[in-house]
Amino acid sequence: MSGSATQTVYEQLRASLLAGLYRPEEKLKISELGSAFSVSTGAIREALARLTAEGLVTATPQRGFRVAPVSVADLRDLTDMRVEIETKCLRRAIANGDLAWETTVVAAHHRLTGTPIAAHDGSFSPAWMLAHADFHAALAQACGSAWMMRVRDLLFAHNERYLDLARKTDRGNRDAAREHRELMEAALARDTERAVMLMTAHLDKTRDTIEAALLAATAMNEAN
Amino acid sequence: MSGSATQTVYEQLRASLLAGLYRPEEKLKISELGSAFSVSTGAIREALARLTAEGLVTATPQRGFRVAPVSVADLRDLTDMRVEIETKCLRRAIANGDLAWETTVVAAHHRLTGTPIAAHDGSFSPAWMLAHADFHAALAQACGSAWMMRVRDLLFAHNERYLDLARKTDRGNRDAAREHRELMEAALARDTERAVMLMTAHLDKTRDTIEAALLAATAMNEAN
DNA sequence: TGCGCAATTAAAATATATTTTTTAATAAAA
DNA sequence: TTTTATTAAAAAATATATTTTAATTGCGCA
Repeated sequence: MSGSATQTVYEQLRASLLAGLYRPEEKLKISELGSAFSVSTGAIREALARLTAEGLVTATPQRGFRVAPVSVADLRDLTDMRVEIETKCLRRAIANGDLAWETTVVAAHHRLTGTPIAAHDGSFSPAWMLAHADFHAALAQACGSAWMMRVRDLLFAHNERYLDLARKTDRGNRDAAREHRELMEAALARDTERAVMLMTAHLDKTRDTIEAALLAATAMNEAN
Repeated sequence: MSGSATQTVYEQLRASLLAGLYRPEEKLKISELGSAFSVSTGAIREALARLTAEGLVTATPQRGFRVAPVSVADLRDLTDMRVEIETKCLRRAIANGDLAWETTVVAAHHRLTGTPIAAHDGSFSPAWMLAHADFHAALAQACGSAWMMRVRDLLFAHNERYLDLARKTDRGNRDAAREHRELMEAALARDTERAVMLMTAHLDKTRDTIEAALLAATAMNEAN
């Protein structure tokens, strides 16, 4: 498919990172990854270099690569920024969006609705994560700014890394489906202020849920 | 100096890119760069991979790397985004900034004032570019958000690439020094609205100047 | 028994070599 | 003259080998 090996490694590694397959601050050994993906170390290094620039992994000279750390402080900061950007995108999308935009939003929402949220092990299913990402991207798309989308995508990706952590404590006591539906309805009704309000609430609620999970996990680690 | 060769190459290549040493869309040949820096191709590829993630170069599988293209549309989009982020940073910096912040701003401004703007060949002098970048960074620093600074830095870097293009048509008919001084004064006086206004005007003016230069360059190319 | 130091191991960083793919150049056919 | 094959050159991608650096272990000694 995607011709080059380094490209494939990059994509797969990124997906694994976002899916929380590796723990934060875990060491990413070049040769281990090399044999796991059965490619040369050069390809791995190249993929890790790109992920470093994205902030998903950290590089320390002479000491290799690690999964980027997570923290409550970072999550809060990230969410603040996300609220700023996502609402700005949303405002502009509602102002600019045409029928094609409405159509992709409706389609993405329908797919999201029809995708089971949980995998067998209790985490988010990869299919749902993808549908969820596509839905939010579809909403923002019509903002008409490549840079805004670029920044939005970066922030969204980082948030996905936190999302898995939330699943454990978020046992159905949150009606995410309803939030998404209301968000879509407000956007399609061109009710800008309501849509912005719902988006802000959605992101803040996500942050709170994740934060609770993070603190619980920290407390558990300290108990050991 | 900075331990690893790949790190050095990355930094130098990035600086050259921002200084406009390579033309947009110019091919970046791995082995050429390798011999130029006298390092292995692996180090070059790694540096280029990071720059790709930053958007300063583009990578096409099986076909190598190129300097990222420039366009009027991108410049406008970039500036819009920059106005959003820079003013947001500025507002928060003015609200949060303490004496230490004021001090670094004053220091950065003094250095900027004392640095000759032009190099012998008429382009911006590297020292001025650095002082200029530091001044704007100093202003924003006290915003207290790592993510906001991260995005700001990314956008600023991309703008630097355009800046060189402007120099040719910007023969002293712009009083950048005054703009910077007024900006600093408003910030230190905690006059938020005036500072935001000045920042917006500063960035918009920069865009207009660059845009004129870009269009002139395009017209010249078409004549050939 | 605890501590510092040398020897060993592991892993990262770098260089070189090989393979594969693309680009270009040239020649043959319409 | 234009188009299409064929081939040669260049460059990218990948793999392997070497060097350098950091971490670990075991040993002597206080």
